[in-house]
Parts: sequence; structure tokens; C-alpha cells
Amino acid sequence: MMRSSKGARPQASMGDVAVLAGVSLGTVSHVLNHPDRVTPATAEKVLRAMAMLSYVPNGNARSLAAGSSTAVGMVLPDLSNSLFIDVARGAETAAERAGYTLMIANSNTRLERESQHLRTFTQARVAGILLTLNDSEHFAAIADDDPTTTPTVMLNLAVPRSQFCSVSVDNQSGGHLATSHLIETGRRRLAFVGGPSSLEPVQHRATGFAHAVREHGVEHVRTINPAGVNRADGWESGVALLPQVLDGLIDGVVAATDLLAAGIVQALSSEPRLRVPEDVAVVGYDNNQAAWDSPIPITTIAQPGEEMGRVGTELVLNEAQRSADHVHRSVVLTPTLVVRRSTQHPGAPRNDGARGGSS
Amino acid sequence: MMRSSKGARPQASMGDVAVLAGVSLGTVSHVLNHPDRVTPATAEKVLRAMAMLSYVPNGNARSLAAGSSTAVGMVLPDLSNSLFIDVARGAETAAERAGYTLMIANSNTRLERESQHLRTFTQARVAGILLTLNDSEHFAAIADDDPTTTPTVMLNLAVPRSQFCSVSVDNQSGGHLATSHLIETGRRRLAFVGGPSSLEPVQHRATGFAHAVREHGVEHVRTINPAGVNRADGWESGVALLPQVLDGLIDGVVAATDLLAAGIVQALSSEPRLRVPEDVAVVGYDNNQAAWDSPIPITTIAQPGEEMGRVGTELVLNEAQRSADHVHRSVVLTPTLVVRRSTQHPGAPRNDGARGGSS
DNA sequence: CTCACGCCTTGAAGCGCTTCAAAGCGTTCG
DNA sequence: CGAACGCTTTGAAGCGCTTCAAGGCGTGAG
Repeated sequence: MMRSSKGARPQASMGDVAVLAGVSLGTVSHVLNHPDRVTPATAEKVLRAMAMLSYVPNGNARSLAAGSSTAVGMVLPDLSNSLFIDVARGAETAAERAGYTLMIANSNTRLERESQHLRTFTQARVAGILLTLNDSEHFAAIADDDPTTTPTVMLNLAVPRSQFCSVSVDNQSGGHLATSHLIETGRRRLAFVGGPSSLEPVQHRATGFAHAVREHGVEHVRTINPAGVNRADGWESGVALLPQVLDGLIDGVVAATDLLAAGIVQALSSEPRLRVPEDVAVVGYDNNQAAWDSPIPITTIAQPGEEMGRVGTELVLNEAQRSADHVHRSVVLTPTLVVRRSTQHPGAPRNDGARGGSS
Repeated sequence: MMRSSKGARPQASMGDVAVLAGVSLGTVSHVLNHPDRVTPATAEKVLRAMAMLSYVPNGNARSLAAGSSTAVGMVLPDLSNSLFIDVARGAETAAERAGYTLMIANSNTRLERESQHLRTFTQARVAGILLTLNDSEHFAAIADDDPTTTPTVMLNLAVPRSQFCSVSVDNQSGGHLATSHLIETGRRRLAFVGGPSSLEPVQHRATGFAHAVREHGVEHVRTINPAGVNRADGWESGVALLPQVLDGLIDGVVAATDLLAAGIVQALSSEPRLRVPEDVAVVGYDNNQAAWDSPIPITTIAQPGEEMGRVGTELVLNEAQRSADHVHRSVVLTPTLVVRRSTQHPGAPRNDGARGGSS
């Protein structure tokens, strides 16, 4: 059906529909919100009128009168990290299932944008907010100064359960998992490549690494903490590691992110005398695209991103719907190991696939 | 400042603020919207009262009364495609600069979700909508049945300029660019790897390829159209191409996406007698992460994603603010060539870098 | 045949805010 | 000294919708 060419007539309101259908305003509203209270005949009359006028209910007026909204807001720190994309996807699915709509706002890890978006969501009176943060300092700043009464759950950061629900992944156990895998596949002389100390998840992964090393009594040869956790930082770390690897002093590397791992693999492979995984195994973290796409696919720790989004949404909606008897909870999810070439014995079957899209 | 522990008091309203400040409701409103009409002393009194009550204006009531909103909605088809992430980033920047907030909704390329999100945005009375689509069939369905009066601009798809503004990238010229690059670097016997015919952008790239081949009078040896445009499809296509490449019948391949190109490079490289780019050059499309991350970094066509988002936002805001004298425009942006190893002469400097994020 | 009971439908009272005409007031000008 | 003017502040009228008490009306029971 083509757009009706009524020109610049503002928008049909519920009143217009009522007049056209020959019923009262209240009845029109009931057709939308309590169809059971209305005679089928009446309902049909009204629906026909709505169609005729291309009526679109005004969500603002609705939320205002009803005092509630059907949207859930989500603040994401980084759209280029596939973990957060997964989180968004899980949240979207859960929200849709519950009849809500997910609105995503991107902060680019800027504290200022984070609280700005929080404010916008609060003003819009969304049903709940999913706040995804990377950095515990940002959390502190936000928790102190944005006294939101909107149900909010923290994603990706474990927080004192006082004010919010939270859903996070156990980074320490992930670090432990990665390290144990290396050890179980025969590596004995390990290095850890981490990152800046402000990144809480990275620190926890380091702790997990340390525990595993101690438990198994293998050698912790070296730790590098580059300024960032991207590919370039990985490359540099790999170069730094090279001499010891060549001397056989290091036979396994645990990297705190996949990007780091990819850079490390790249650096190590650039040395012709070295082969990954035969001479040195590398394991990453996050199950990012970079881990699939690496020339040598990289073993990694997969974070249950979708689950995080799903659980977070369920928690926030629970709080929104039953705020009375809602109790804040901190859910901690467990990451899983994904084995690929970078840690496998030669000749083992190669894991391949794609995560990407098209244009 | 800690959250005031007033318990479950609903929310302070503008009226409460007015009473506390000892002024009228209208004055409080003016403090927010027309600070110039209010005495500094009064303003301060009001602001103090707001702080005291943790007052958060109700955006719904605001938009309702004012008849306008300060949000821009964006519908994205695929969060895992870095092109769209770039678009979102550009849009976000432009929206922020204009004092608007960008709300992103993800449709996962599902028509049903697309129109659902459109409806939500329309109901929320956002100032404008950025509709990003992949598929011209979806456009047809949506244009016909969603008679939105909200300013809307189409992104990524060139559409008849009748109903909407649109911003798209000239895929034909991109295909031409990629092909010419191959020819200019000495390739003479070319193959094209495309995709399903429903993907309009891919078809345009094919057209550009064909034109370039004809213009330069080089040989168009073969076209393959796999069922998809992902890495796996690329691998299969690469395998199919292998015999002819080995026989020297093909010395250059234009792929319709980077994922395809990555798969092709992978397949070709698995043949020890073959070297990329010495024996065969490969060029991709999109400037996705996969093109950076490939063992042999892949020359590609970069789409101006951020610019697309920025221009789209400017158009939609223009229409929202000056709908009277707004004229629909179709902006077509030009893609650019990014040269990497996969098409370069041996010994040429290697282009490296990273696009990724952290966790 | 009448009364009461249910089911639909109606009308009116807000939801919290913007805005505009009108009222207050301290000044300036004649 | 009074009129006129400009700047603040006020009060009230909605914005479009939900909801709830109240009104109509058809039906079954007495």
C-alpha cells in the first residue's frame, strides 16, 4: 500500500481514530491494550479506522500515561570488540522474547559518553539499563555520581553487589584454563603477556595464570605487560620474547587477549627457524575474530557473551517487573576453552570456519 | 555524592522542584530550556532544588509536550560487519555534534526485525531514522508497507530518490578500481569471484569489473558465483580456480568481499608451487579486519563507512529541522583503494597495523 | 414482568512537561 | 509625577494516551 498523500497533516491521534470509528477514545485505547475487554466487532471497526489513518501510537504519550516503557537500554564500550557484539546479540534475543526492545548506545570507552547515555536512558524512563563497562574506575565514577533509580545491571564487571545486579565472566578461571591447557599438552616453560594494570579483566587472567603455574609446578619464565592489548602490542611483545623462544627457554605463551596473541604469533612466525605450534604454543583470550582469522588459528578462551547478555537482560527485567521482592545478584559465568592450531600437535585436524559477515 | 536513601519515593517531578525552590512550574521549565529568560539568582535556586531532589526530567513528557525528540534511531543489519560498525561510529559522532543521541537497533538482516524496529522508532517519535539495509528486496517491502512520516534516510543502498534521502557507496566504481589496480600492476588474465544475485552491491562490483576488463582489453578468464560471500565460500572458489592458476591461465583474482578474498588466498597458498602475489594477485573488498589479518595482507577497496554515517545523519537532521524546504538527495560516495601485500611486487614495503579493540 | 448482575463502552481525570498570553514590577522618559 | 516599556515570573491550556469509576444495556433468575 502506498503512502497516503495527505500532505503535511501532522499525525493521526487516538482521538481521530475514535471519531472515525464512531467510538470513544477510551475504547480505542482498550483495543490496543486490553483487546479482551472489547467486542470483536468494535475492535475491527477501530482497527479499520487506524489503518485508514495510518495511525501510529505515540510512544511518549503512552509511556507517560502508563508510567512505564517497553524499552531496555544498553551501553556498550566498544563496538569493534566481538565480545560486546555477542553480548548485544544475547540481550537483544532475551529482550525480544520478553516483548521489549533493546536500544544500544556506544560510548567508545569514554566515561563522559557513558554517563551521558545513562542519563538519556534514565530520562527516557526505559524499563532497565544494561551497563557494560571495561574499567572499574569508570564504574566507581558512575556509581558515585549518577543516582539512577532505573533498574541497572552491570555487565562484564563484577561489582560489590550492593547497588546493582551484575553478570561477569570469571577471568581468573579463564586464565587458569588457558594455562592448564598449555601444560597438559606438554609445555613446561611459560610466558604471560598481559596489559595495563587498569584493565581489571587482564589482571584476573594473570592471577589465573600464576595459580596454574604454581599448581603444576612448571616454570614461569617471564611476564610482559605492554601498554595496550592490541595486535601491535602483541607484535612488540613477540619480538621481545623471540630470543628466549629461540633458545628453547620458552615453549608456551599465554596472551591476555586474542589481538595480543595474533601479534605474538605473527612476530614469532616471522622468524624462519621457529614454528608455531611445534616450537612454541600460543593461547589467546576472548574468541575474537582475530583468533579465527589468524594464519595459524589461535586457541583461545571463549567468553559466553551471548549468555552474559541474556542473563543480564533477565535480571534487569526481573528487577523492573518485581522491584518489590527483587534481590541483587552477582552472576559469574564460566569461560570455555576453544582449541585451535596454535596449541595443537602437528598433524592434528585443523579447526576452520568463519564468523564474519558480508557487505 | 551518594544516592539519597529516600527509599521508594517514585521520582521527583518538576512540580516538586518548583515547590522546593519556591517558584512556579513554568519557571523551572524555563531554567531548563531558556536559561536566558531567567534571573541567575532564580536559576541557581532552582538548580539547587533539583540537585537536592535528584531530579531527572521525564523525557517522555518532554517530547510529548514539545512535540519533538532529541534522539536519532539507527537500524543496522549486521553487527559483525565492520563496515556497519564504522557507519554507526560516524553517525554517532555527527549526532553527538548536533546535540542528538544515537540509538542503535540490530536486525540481524531479518526483515521482520527491521520493520519492527522501524515501528518502535516511529512510535518513540525520534527526530529521524537511519535505515541501513543490505538487500533491495527488504527495501521494497519496507517502503511499501511502512508509511512512516518520520524523516528517514537509507544507508548503503541507492534507492529511487522519491521518498527518501540515501547515502551509498559506488560499488561499480569500486569494482572498477580494484580491477584497474590489478591491470596496472601487470595482470592480464583475470577471474572474478562474486556471490548470490540478491546481493545488490556484489552485482555492481561485478559490473565494475566487467567494464574495467573491457576498457583495458585484458582477458576475463572466469567468473565464479558461490552461494555466499564468506571465507568458506572463498576457499571453495579458490580450490576451483587452482588448476587454471597453476597453468598460468589466471594471474589475478578480484573477489567481491574480503572474506572471499581471504579464503581464496588461503586455498591458493595451500598449493606449494604457487605464491601470492608473485604468481597470482588477489584483491578483496570492504577493508574488513579479515583483510588486515590475513597471513598475506590483502589489497582491498575501503568503503567510507564513517562518512556514510556522518552524511546520513546530517541529511536526516536537515530534513527533521527544515522539513519545509528539504529536498531529498541521493549521495553517492566513492570508495578508495588500499594496497597491501596480496597485489604488490615482491620486496615492496609491507603494510601493517591493527583495527581491533580489547576486552 | 421485574430486578439484579455482567459485559461493553464512556467520560473525565490525570501522567510531567512546554509554551504562550497575561500579570508584576522596577525603570526610564516626557 | 505619571505613562510606557522591558524583563521576569506566573497560570493555565494542552500534548496523546491510560485508567478507573460510572453509565448502558442485554440477559437470566425470581
